[in-house]
Amino acid sequence: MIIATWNVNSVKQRTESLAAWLAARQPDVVCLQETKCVDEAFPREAIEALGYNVAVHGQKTFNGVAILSKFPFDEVTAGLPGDDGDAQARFLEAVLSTPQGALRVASIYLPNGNPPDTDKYPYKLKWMDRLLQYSNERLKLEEPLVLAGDYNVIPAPDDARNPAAWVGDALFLPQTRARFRGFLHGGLTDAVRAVSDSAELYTFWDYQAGAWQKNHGIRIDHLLLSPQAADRLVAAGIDKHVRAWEKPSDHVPVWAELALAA
DNA sequence: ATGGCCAATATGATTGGA
Repeated sequence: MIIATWNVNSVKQRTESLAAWLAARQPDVVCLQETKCVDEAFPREAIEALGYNVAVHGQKTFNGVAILSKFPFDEVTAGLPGDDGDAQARFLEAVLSTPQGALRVASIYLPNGNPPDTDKYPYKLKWMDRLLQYSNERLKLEEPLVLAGDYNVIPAPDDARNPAAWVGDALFLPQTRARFRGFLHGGLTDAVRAVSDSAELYTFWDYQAGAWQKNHGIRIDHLLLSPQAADRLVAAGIDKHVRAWEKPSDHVPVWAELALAA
């Protein structure tokens, strides 16, 4: 079965591309970020018509996450634990019933954090601390778990075409990368890095300054797998070609194939 | 990556993104 993540940068602007990509990639589960609409405005019918169950956690204008699944939802929970005052729609967790048992999935839109000298950066770091807490709790369950989304983290210099340009950026600061390593130290596996050491594996190219044409990309969208999911990892990849489509998102889909269901 | 964009908003200017 294939599980994917894609920051669509407005699901209303991307509905056509999303349908075309779903038809081609045939994922079983998809985590979406930056849907940028309230739940009532989500193109639910168009997605359901393609054979997916739909769970959404949106808000007006900004943020917004969703999970699409060919498997039924057993549980759906919105919001990352650890701060009841956090109203930003950045986290949605679901438990899915697959033919091989339960699969727990979270769609994650981690805060950008720029500029770092504002309160946006402490919010990002605190959010990462909350996510680590959540991850460590869930890992105790020893079940297949996939935390997929836009982490807004460049894990290592090889994950940027020009790492020098990102020094001092909230996506690449040492404190940011240290927290990302914390997820891995806790027992999660970065699916794409588990199957390839290649440089130039990017998931985001800015709309500005000809970044796509010059391949000035960064790798910031990740699927992190629990040991029980990583043991079943068959393949992983980045659908880079989608960035060349008409009216693209600035992010492309990232996917992993798990030997979990026929 | 910093000459160049894109999306949402009571919209024709501002904010956020990364």
